[in-house]
Amino acid sequence: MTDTDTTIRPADAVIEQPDSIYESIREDIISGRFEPSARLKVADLADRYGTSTNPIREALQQLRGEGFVVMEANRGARVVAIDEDFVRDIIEIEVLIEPALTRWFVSIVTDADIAELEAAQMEIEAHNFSDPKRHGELDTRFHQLIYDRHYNRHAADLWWKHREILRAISRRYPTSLGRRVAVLSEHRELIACIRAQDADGAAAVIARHVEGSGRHIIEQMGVARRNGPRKRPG
Amino acid sequence: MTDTDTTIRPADAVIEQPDSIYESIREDIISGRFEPSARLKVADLADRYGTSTNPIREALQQLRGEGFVVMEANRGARVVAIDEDFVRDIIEIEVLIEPALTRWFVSIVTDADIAELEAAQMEIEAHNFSDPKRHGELDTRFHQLIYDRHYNRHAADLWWKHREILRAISRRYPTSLGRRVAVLSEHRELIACIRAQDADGAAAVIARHVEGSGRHIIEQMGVARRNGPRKRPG
DNA sequence: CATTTCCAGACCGTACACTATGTGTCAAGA
DNA sequence: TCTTGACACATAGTGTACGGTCTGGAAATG
Repeated sequence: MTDTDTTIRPADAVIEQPDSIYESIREDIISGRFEPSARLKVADLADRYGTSTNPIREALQQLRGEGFVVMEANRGARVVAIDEDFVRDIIEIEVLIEPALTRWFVSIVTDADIAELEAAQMEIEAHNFSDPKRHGELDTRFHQLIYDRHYNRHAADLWWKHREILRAISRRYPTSLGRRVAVLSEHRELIACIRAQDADGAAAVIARHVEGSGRHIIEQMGVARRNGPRKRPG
Repeated sequence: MTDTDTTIRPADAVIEQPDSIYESIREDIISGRFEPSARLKVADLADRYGTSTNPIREALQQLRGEGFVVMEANRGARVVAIDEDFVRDIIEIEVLIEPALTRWFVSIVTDADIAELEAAQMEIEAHNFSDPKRHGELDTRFHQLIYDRHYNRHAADLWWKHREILRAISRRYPTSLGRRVAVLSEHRELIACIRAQDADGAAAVIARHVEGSGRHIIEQMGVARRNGPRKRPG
């Protein structure tokens, strides 16, 4: 399943710029430049990326296969609609997968790994949610340290895909103060469990962390929806 | 993520014939007509399905996104290589997901559902592994009864995708007598737990069932590999 | 106001040209 | 004679252009 340019995720994937049409479109979806449910016309995209329509169509098909885009016959492509159910679904899957990945990490972790985790956490705390986009990158990097080396590439890739979707959506909403506190404390708890070689504890913390993240996003979506449908909630 | 013709799975999806190029290629991969790692040349496929190359390329991109096909730049597409690690990876994910799906099923199951399960099981036992392909269909239908109605479409679709891959691979190997016995008894145990409203028990059985299935496939792959690489092991 | 007709926009399939890759041949040198 | 290197060619992937066809909405008509 791992392949040249689709699943490669170098350490700084978050900040690097795309080189293929596929990555460009994907990046534009994840970064929120294309709204959920936005129509994706091949002619427009061809113009936007300075190419003909064929590479666009192929990129869209790939994104369709990955679930970032939905297509109807003779009616073209749209960015996938992200509603509360959608978020709940992938969070439920993550609640199952991430604890399992974390357990394994606990069993192979080294002092150097823990030092890296702590450095990442320090950066998160120093940044202190100033910029949602930046926080998303830092937080992703923190968790990526734990999952990226896992032998189960399918599980890690699945996490990554879900992560990108969640990052795309949570960028659109503010992080409540309560959630900020919870995120920081859960991260610290997680590091403590990992250092103490407490796999059960780490798994429990990460399950709680993922679930809380999902609940927070869903709540924010609900708030934004009740406040009336605006282009950019918050 | 649910969409018109990619994720639709009617009750008899197993036996119906494809209508789109995408489904045709996918079906040819799953049914084993294309070997794992087989080269997929667009010109050949265009000829095979009586179309031009463009629809082929788009279908391949979609399959790439779903993980059935891998592509290298300027070097074309291949059916994904399925080795022991590959099977282990997706089995590990299924061991996490299927028990969770089963738990929910236990909580909503009706007498009619149980009757359907028993009917499916009767068919499996009557057929008694005579034809591997047919058994794969019956077994898939059995589990589909449990997962298909789940509210979490992502999880159910993920199961379905993994299921098709596993079905494609296990078709190529024989089912040992010991495994046959285990399959039948685990199915019966599962039904018993479901009827008794024992969610924990059902989850435990299905976890064991999935794990056993994975181990069996991996063992058979090992046997076939050690017996020398033949086109059609068994 | 309901229904039909018409049309613009956009998707889909076909054909073709360009380019990258790998292989086979041939010749030069050891 | 064998090896090695370069070159050429066949194969196949990639990008561009274009015409057919479907969809949805606007306009016209009863």
